[in-house]
Amino acid sequence: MSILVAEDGSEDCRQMPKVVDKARMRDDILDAAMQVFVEKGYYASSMSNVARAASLAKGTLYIYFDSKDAMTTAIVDRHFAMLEHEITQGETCETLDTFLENLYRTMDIPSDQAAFHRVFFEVFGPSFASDTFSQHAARFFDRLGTYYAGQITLLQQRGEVKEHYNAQSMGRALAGMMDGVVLHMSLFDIARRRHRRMVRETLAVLGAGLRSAPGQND
Amino acid sequence: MSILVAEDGSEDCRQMPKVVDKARMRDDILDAAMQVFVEKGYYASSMSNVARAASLAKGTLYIYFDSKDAMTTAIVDRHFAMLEHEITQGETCETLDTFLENLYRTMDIPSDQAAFHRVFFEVFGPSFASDTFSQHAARFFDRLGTYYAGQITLLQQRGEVKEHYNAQSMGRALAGMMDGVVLHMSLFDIARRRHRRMVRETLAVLGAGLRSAPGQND
Amino acid sequence: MSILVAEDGSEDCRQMPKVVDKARMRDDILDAAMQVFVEKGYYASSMSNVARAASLAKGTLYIYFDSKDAMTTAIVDRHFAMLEHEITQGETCETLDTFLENLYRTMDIPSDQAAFHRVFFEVFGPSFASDTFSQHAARFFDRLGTYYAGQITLLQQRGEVKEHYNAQSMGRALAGMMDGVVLHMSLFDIARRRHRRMVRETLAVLGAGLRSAPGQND
Amino acid sequence: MSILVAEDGSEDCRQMPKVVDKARMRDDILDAAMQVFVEKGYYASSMSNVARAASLAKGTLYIYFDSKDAMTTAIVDRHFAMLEHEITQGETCETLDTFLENLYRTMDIPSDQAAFHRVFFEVFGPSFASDTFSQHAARFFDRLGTYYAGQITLLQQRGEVKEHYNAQSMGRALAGMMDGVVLHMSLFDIARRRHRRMVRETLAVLGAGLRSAPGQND
DNA sequence: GATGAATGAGAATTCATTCAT
DNA sequence: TATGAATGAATTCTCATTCAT
Repeated sequence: MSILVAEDGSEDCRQMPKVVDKARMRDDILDAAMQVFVEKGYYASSMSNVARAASLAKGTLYIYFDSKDAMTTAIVDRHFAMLEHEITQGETCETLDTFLENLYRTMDIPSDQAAFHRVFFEVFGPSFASDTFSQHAARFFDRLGTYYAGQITLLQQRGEVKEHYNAQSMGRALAGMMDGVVLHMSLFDIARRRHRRMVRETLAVLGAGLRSAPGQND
Repeated sequence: MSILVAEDGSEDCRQMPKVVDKARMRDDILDAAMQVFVEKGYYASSMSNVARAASLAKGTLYIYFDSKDAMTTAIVDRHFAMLEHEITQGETCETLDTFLENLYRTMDIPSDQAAFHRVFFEVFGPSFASDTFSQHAARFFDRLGTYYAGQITLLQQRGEVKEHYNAQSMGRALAGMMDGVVLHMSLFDIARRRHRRMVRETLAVLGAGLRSAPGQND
Repeated sequence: MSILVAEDGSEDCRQMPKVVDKARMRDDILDAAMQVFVEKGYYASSMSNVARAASLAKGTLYIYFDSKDAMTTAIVDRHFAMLEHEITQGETCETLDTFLENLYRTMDIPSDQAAFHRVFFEVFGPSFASDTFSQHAARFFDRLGTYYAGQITLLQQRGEVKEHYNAQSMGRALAGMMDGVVLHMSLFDIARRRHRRMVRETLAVLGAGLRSAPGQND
Repeated sequence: MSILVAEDGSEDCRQMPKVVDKARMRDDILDAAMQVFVEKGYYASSMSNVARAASLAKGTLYIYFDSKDAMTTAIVDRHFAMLEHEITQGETCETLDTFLENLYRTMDIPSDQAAFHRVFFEVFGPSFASDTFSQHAARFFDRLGTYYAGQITLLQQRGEVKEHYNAQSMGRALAGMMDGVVLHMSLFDIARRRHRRMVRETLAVLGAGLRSAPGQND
C-alpha cells in the first residue's frame, strides 16, 4: 500500500501530456473486475459490467488488458503474488502450539477471500485450468509444502513433533489439507463461526497426532 | 417418479413403439451432458454439443428439460442422490483402523470423479451457487458429518478414540477436511500417487491424534 | 435456372420436419450479400445489413456460413464457377471475325457484373488477396489464356491469323488485356456507350494486327 | 498548395523553432500512411498504425488531416497530380515505334506502383468511389486519352498510322487498355517477366494493327 | 503544437430457446 | 414425439475521433 502511495507522490513532479499511472490503473481495474466477478460470477460478468464498475468505457479496459482472458490471468497472477508474499513473511515457530496457531490464522481467511476463491474455481474449474492457473497453483503449493516441511523439521529437532513422520511429505499433506478446508468453507459459504469450530477441532486432532509424548522422542 | 410412470402409462393404449421411458431418456441425456461438460467445461458447452453427444436433436432436449439450468440442476440432484446412497450403505466400523481405512477409500476417488468435481466447481462457483447447489451441499455435508459423528461416538464407546473430542463437531470437521483434500486433488489435478501419499500421511496424523493411549480413557 | 426449378419441384415429394433447400438458401443469401456489397461497399456492409437484405436474422447467416470471410469466399467461388462455365461453353470460331465478335461479347459485360467487379477489387485489393482469390484468379486466367491460345492456333492453321505470333503467349496477353479493359470500365464506371466504342476500337486494332494479309502467311 | 504556404507564412512572426513545414509534414504523413496501407491493406490499417509509421502520436495526425477519409483523399490527390505531371512531360514521338516504346515504358511500372494500385482499388472499389476518386480518374483518363489522340494524329499525319482510325476514340481506347493491362498485373501480382512478355505481345499486335502498310495511306 | 488516454458506437459472432413441420 | 431451422439478445473486441494536459 505504501508503495502505491509513493507512486502517487511521484505524479506531481512534472507531466506535460496526460500522465496516468498505468500500474495503478491496472490495479484499479482488477479490483473492479474482481468485485464484479464475485458478485455476479465470472461467466455472468461482461466486460461492460467491469467497465461500469471501474467507471470507465469498455474500450478503456482494452488499453490496459488485451482481452478478458488476459485480465483474468492478471488477477490470478496478482493473487498468487500476494499469497507468495504472505508466506515469505512467516516467522519460524519455536513450539508446536505456535505453529498450530499460525495454521489457524492462515485458515481463518477473511470472507472476501472466500468469495475470491469461489471465482477462482468457477474460472479455473476445467476451462483453461491447465494453462496459467495450475502452474501457479502447483508451484505455490509446492512452496507452501516445503515451507511447512521446514517448520516441521525444526519442531522435530526441538522434540516438539514425533520424529517418525516424514517432514517433506507431511508438509505437503498439511498444505493440501489446509487448502482443502479453506476451499470447503469458501465454496459452501459455511458460516464463519461454524468454520472456526471446524478448524479448531481439526487442529486439535492434528496437534495431538503430531505432538511427541512428553519425555519421549516418538 | 410415479408421475412419470403415469405419463408413460397414459400413452400405452396404442403406438407402443413410440413409448419411451422418460426417466431413462432423462438419465441418458444427463450422462451425455456430464460427459460433454467434463470434456469442454460447463460454460464452453452448448446445448448443441449436448444434443450431439446424446444423439438427439437440440429441440428434443427441451422436451425433457425446461432449460440448460434445469438440466444442470438435475445433474446435481442425481449426483448427490448417488453420494447419499453410498453413505447410507456404509457399515459401522469396529476399530479406528477400519474407520481410517474407510476414510482412505472414500478419499481415493477415481479420476473421473475428480473431473466431475471440476465441473461442479465451475458451475457452482458463485454463479447460482446459493440456489440449488448450496442447499444440497449443506444438507449433504451435515448428513455426512452426522454419520461420522455416529462412528466416532461408537469408537469412543469402544475406547478406540479419545473421549474428550466432541463427536458431533469432530464428525463435521472430518467431513469438511476430507472434502477439502478431495477438492484439492480434483482441482489441481495432482498425480494420483502423490495424492495417495498425502492422504496416507494425513490419516496417520489423524489416527495418532484420535487414538486413545492404550490403557487410558484420555 | 432450369436446374433451380427442378430443385423446387423436388420439394413436394415428402418432408416430415421442416425441410429447407440448403443449397438454394445459400444461394439466396449470397445474392442478398452481393447486392448489399455492391450498394454499400464490402467493408461498409455489416452482417446485419446482409441479414436484413436476405430477410433473415443475423444468426441465421451463420447457419449457412461460418463467417463473413467464408461467405465472401463462397461468393468468389460461385462467381468463378460461373465464369468457368461460360468459357467452357464457348464454341470454336471459324474465322477471325467470329473470334473478335466473341471477344466483344465477352467484354460487353452487363452493368451488374461491373458492380460485381468493383466489390471484388475492394475485397481482394491487398487484404487477403493472396489466399483464396488470387489462386482462383491465376488459374482462371491461365485457363482463359489457354483457351484463347487454342482459338488462335486454329485461326493460324486456317490462315486467318499471322503465323509469327506465339499463340500461347498471345492468348495470355489477350486474356490480360480483355480483363484489363473490363476492369477499367468496371472500376471507373464508364458510360456503357463510351465503353462499347472503346472496345470496338480496340478490337479493330487487334483484328488488324492479327489478321494475315490476304494471300500471305505472315 | 499556395494556400498552405500562406498558412505557414502567417506563423513565422515569432517562435521560429516551433514552425513546422506543414506541407512537408503532410507529405511525410501521407508517405507513412501509404506505406502502411500497402503493407496491411487499407481497411486493416488503423490510424494508430499510420501514426506509428509516421513516428507521431495519433492525435497529431488530426492536426494535419481532418479524418482518415480526408487523409485518403489527400493521397489520391497527390498521386494523380504526380501522374498528371508525368504525362505533361511526355515528348511527342516521331515514329510509331517510338510511340510504342513509350507505351511500353508506361506499362512497365515498378512493382511498388503495382502495390499502390492494389490499395487504390481496395479503397475505391465501390465504397466512396463516386465522390473524389472517380472524378479524378475520369478527368485523368480523359486527359491521357487526349494526349494519346494527339500523338496518334501526329503519327497519322506522318503516315505512320492508318488514317481510318478515329484518333480521339483510339486515344481513349489506348488509355483504357493500357490502364487495364497495368491493373491486371497489379491486382493479380503477375510475375514481372511474364507481364513484360504480355505487354510486348500486346504492343506487337497493336503496332501491327495501327501501322500503315508501307507505301499506302490506309 | 503535440500527446496519448479515454471514449463509445458498432462490428462479428454465439447460443439458449422456440416452433412449424 | 422428434426435429433442426430460425431467432435475436448479448458478448467480446476494434478503432476513428476527441480533448485535457
